[in-house]
Amino acid sequence: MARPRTFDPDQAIDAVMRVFWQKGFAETSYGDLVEASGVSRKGLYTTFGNKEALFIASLRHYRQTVFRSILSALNKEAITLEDISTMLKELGQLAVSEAGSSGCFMANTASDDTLQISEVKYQIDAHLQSMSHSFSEALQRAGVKAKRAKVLGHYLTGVMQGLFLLAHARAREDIIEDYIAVAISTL
Amino acid sequence: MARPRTFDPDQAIDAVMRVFWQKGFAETSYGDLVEASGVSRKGLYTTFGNKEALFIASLRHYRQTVFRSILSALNKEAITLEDISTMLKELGQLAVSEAGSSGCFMANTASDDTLQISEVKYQIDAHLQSMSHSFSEALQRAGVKAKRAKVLGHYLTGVMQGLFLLAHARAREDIIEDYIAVAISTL
DNA sequence: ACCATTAGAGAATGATCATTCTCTAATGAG
DNA sequence: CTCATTAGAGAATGATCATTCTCTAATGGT
Repeated sequence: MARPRTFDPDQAIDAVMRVFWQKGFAETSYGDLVEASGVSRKGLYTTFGNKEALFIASLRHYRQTVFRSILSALNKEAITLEDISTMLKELGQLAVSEAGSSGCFMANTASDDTLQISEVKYQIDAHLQSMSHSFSEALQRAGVKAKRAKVLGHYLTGVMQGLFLLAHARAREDIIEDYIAVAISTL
Repeated sequence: MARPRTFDPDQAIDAVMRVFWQKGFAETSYGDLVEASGVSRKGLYTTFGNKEALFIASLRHYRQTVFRSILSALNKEAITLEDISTMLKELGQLAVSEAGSSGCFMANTASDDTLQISEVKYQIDAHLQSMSHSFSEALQRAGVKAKRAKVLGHYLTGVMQGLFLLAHARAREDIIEDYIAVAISTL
């Protein structure tokens, strides 16, 4: 009965997310989002709402797609400590590569002023907890006792934040490599 | 021969730094800086320059005052691994306290868009290197062999970034405490 | 005491931006 | 085929902000 939209909302939010991830909330203009998504201003407003709503939708989308994939290595049923070390080593390699230079969208946001938006704060908290939980579960399946697994899960969650920050800051490779090497030796 | 300024530049830049530290570059307006420092717009412009110049001066000031004081525990001539552990434990406590909620100005800036300003990038690099160096020197004085001290210095530099990020994100206390406890156990 | 010089207060300027509005173009139920 | 409805393109609006400008007020060397 009415003209149908000509864009795919999921594809649009993916494009929007990449801009926010790369440039941050404050440095991104609504015009940037219109341009990057190829969707009209009106289309974005009626489908998602204002800039803040788009940002929150982007955080959700990031967790469900990009970060889920980053942690997918932890999902293996028969996982070993060796597997977890390998995963961290690979993330370290990603961090020093060009592809890692935007860091992690959640980590970037965590040291941002948008934290004052309560929904953003909620997403960050949920993200940290779910990451801790994923590590802890994997460690238990790898044979670590529950209590120790929880502590190590918290530790690895912090290690990831440090890694992402160093990646985003484009820290010297030797710093990042030594950092990951020692972090792994704790396991 | 001319009217003298009625403010102390050092005190002014200290006030300016605190605003940038708390709110970040993009979220801080020049008006905020005028208000916080109590210095006139003209006074800030003629003494320090534009917003970008004020930001860079703030980074420098932070490193020379706040961060120098944070690392001062490493300066002791007869230092032990125990001392270094204690320092990290204390920083962990600071991180979970209200006082730690703005995180570290350098770490906040490292996951920020102002990194694209070359002088900002330079300050961050210099900061990471000098932190690594301070840790490495202290570890050597504590009896760690040079090569291992350098690796651990890089590691602790990354650990600090993770800590500051968790602090700024107001992560749950147990995450931060476990994180620091495990990080220390590596020493 | 005078005046060249610089400070202070805040108005003016010009830019950017989020959000809304207008006008035109499709769509498909009837 | 018609028209109520919603999409798209982009102009209009109103706000915020960095930076500059203007006008007044101190200062201190002469």
